[in-house]
Amino acid sequence: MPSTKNSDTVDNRRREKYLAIVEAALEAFAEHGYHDCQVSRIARRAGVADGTIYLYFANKEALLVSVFREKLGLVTVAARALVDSRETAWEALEALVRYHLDYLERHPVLANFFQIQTRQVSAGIRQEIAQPLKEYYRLIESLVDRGKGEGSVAVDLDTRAAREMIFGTLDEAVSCWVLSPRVYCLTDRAPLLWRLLSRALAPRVQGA
Amino acid sequence: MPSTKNSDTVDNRRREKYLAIVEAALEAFAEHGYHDCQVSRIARRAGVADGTIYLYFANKEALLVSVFREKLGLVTVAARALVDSRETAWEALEALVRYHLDYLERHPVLANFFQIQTRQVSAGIRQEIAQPLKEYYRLIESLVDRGKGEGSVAVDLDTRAAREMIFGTLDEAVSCWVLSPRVYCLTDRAPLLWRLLSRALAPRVQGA
Amino acid sequence: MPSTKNSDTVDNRRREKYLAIVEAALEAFAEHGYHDCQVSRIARRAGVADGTIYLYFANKEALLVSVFREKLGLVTVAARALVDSRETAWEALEALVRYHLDYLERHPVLANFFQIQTRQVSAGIRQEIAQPLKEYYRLIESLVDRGKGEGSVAVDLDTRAAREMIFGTLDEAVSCWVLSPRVYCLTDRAPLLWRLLSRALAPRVQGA
Amino acid sequence: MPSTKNSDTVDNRRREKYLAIVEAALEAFAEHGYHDCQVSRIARRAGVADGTIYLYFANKEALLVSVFREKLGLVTVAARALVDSRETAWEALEALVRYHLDYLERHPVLANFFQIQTRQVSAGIRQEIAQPLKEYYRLIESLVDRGKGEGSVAVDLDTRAAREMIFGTLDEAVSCWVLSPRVYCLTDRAPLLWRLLSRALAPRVQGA
DNA sequence: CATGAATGAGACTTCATTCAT
DNA sequence: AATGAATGAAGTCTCATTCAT
Repeated sequence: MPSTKNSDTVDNRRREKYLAIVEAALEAFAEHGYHDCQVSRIARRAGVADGTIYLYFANKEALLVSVFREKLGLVTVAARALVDSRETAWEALEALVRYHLDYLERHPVLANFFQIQTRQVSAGIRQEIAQPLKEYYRLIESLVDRGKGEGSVAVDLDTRAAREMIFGTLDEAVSCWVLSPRVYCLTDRAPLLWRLLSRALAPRVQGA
Repeated sequence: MPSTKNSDTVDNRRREKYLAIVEAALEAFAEHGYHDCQVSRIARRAGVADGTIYLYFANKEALLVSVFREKLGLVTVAARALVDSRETAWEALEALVRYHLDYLERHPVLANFFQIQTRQVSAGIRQEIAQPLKEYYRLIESLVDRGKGEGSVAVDLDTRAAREMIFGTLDEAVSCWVLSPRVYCLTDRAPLLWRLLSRALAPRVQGA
Repeated sequence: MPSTKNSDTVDNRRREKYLAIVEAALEAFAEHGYHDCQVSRIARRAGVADGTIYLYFANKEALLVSVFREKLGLVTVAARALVDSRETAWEALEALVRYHLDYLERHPVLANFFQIQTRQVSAGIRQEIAQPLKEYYRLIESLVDRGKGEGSVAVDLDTRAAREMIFGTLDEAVSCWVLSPRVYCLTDRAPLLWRLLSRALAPRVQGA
Repeated sequence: MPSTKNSDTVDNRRREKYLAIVEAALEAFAEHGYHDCQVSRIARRAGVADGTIYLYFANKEALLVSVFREKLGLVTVAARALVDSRETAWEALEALVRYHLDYLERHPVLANFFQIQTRQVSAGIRQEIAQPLKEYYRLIESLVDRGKGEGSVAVDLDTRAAREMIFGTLDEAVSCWVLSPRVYCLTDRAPLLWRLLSRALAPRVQGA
């Protein structure tokens, strides 16, 4: 199948360049901020011409959305793998909380991108960005539901509210860290936060 | 002291125009988005000339910050009054959660401004915006601490983590509502969310 | 009436700057060609900032249309005055033919603009440009009709066809001159062309 | 002579592709306008790669010139054949006028191309386009001269002026038709126009 | 010969900000 | 103090053209 191989090669090359641009954009956005980062800067960093960007993305906003989707996609996949590696939903939830904080602390560029740059776009694009986020939302909600089934989460809690609490708490913790001088360790906060979240979720003991 | 009276009049007039601009900016930002809202549009809506804006604000970003400070200031003051009207920190916390959601649902323009427009500025300005927010943070943290003293909040919880959870949860709930088609009632979610938050904060019964 | 005078002054100033831009655009278009003439070049020539152009014209094409309308407007007005100064339609027609060629020879920049630049725009704009041209068309047709009434133009000729002949002949003559090295005198051609046109229009003598 | 045959085949193939591109360009130019028609669109319509265009034409403008030359060449050849099929120059002229209008009405794409697109290029290219047009000019002028010899055209008329009148009139008539909503029939105008042109050209009867 | 992905110069236009009135 | 006409820097995106395959 030479033609197939050929086509694969082309596709691979295309994918490679696509990813190079995504990577360059992520770094450039995080470094200068979405609005203060010219497309030509991204192009230079990616080692391509300005016009090449537009062979892969409709416009600058679409590029931002792609970066978001690609990067959050990786996080979601990793999170799912992590979740699958745990016996119980409860353990998985705890692991997820730690992973969320740990991952973003280890990838400060990504943390900056998620917490700051991503919110700089027009309302219309915000909607589009919300789409891939829903995957992550679903993952959390499925864990909450599984926890209910396994008896580790109180059944009379609203699943969506629980997700809003879990994600909102993590997001706020990361945002504060990103906007702070970042002198403290974000991962260290995982137990403190999990302490609160677990208490909120766990069923009250016996006659309580 | 005619001069003083005169000066007061001047100050009042100045304050009035200042507030007119702030109000116009809030509405214009919410309507078009920060970046798609020209200064001249704000000026027209406020009934002043473009240049007049710059007699009251250093630049467009400073105007945004002022809107944020003014509006959040009102919320904080109201929240503080609300808090003072309750006997216990616990009741105050519950009231605050309800108030936060209720207020923003009743002021959708403000909700949009807080959740969307406010995040569209460069990282540097985000820092400045964080400043008035700290007042609100402190209010929450003081309630948590008071709750600990009153025995309604578990003493072994990290106060800052608790604040991150409370504020993060509310913020996420409002954000989801703002970005959604807003077909559901935000205030209705208050009991569901308070249920979770209260469980997280309350001390475990007896030997738990 | 100080306010009126004031307002007049403002309007006059505006009109002056408007005309300065129109003049600069005419020359710049003629010199470099519509597509090879940057807006900034026009601005510099008019002694204003780039952005100022856009306070007076919606965009570059609208500017071209305005130049066309202004300049053709002058020609039409002058032509009308010329026509009114003649006793008969026949004399007026002859004068018009001479004036058309003479005027454009004396204003080569305008000739270039009319014959070359004006046709470089998109079809949509071509339609808009055709509008002011219709005034000139009407002037010619009214003369033909008057000539019929006065007995100097054969009544059985189609007025519109006559106009197409008269204008088409002049336009072609000017176009050839503009595109040529312009070594010959355009005005000299007036009698030769009028000879033909007049024969076409005049009623056949007696029993012919 | 296999090599010759081979070479012919190659030449034929080359000519075929050349013509395919010319045809595609004509249609694409007429459909979108010269400036709004990308080379890649022509390539796609011709079924070749973008780069292939440049194996046949130096650049986009050269392609336009080629389309003009090819298409006008056909018209000129047909016009010449038409002329040769008539007994007298007078009949030939009348036939030419009718043919000019009739042909362009039957080929609206070509009419649009000749009257609109062709004029959208820079002055330099306009000169080049004028070249093949001269063939057509010469044809008209030769007919006028022949008419003089045959006694059907007044000998004291300027031949070039006569050509400017004939071509200018036809060109204007076609231009008006192309720019109009084209609700009327162009061929119908032939007799009206010929009526005028013939009167201009014919010698005055007897003692007139 | 043919391809088409990549190039990169360059143009229009916007809009926050200024300053003469 | 207020005005608003003018400024001009700067950025996204297009598209004719090239050249490695």
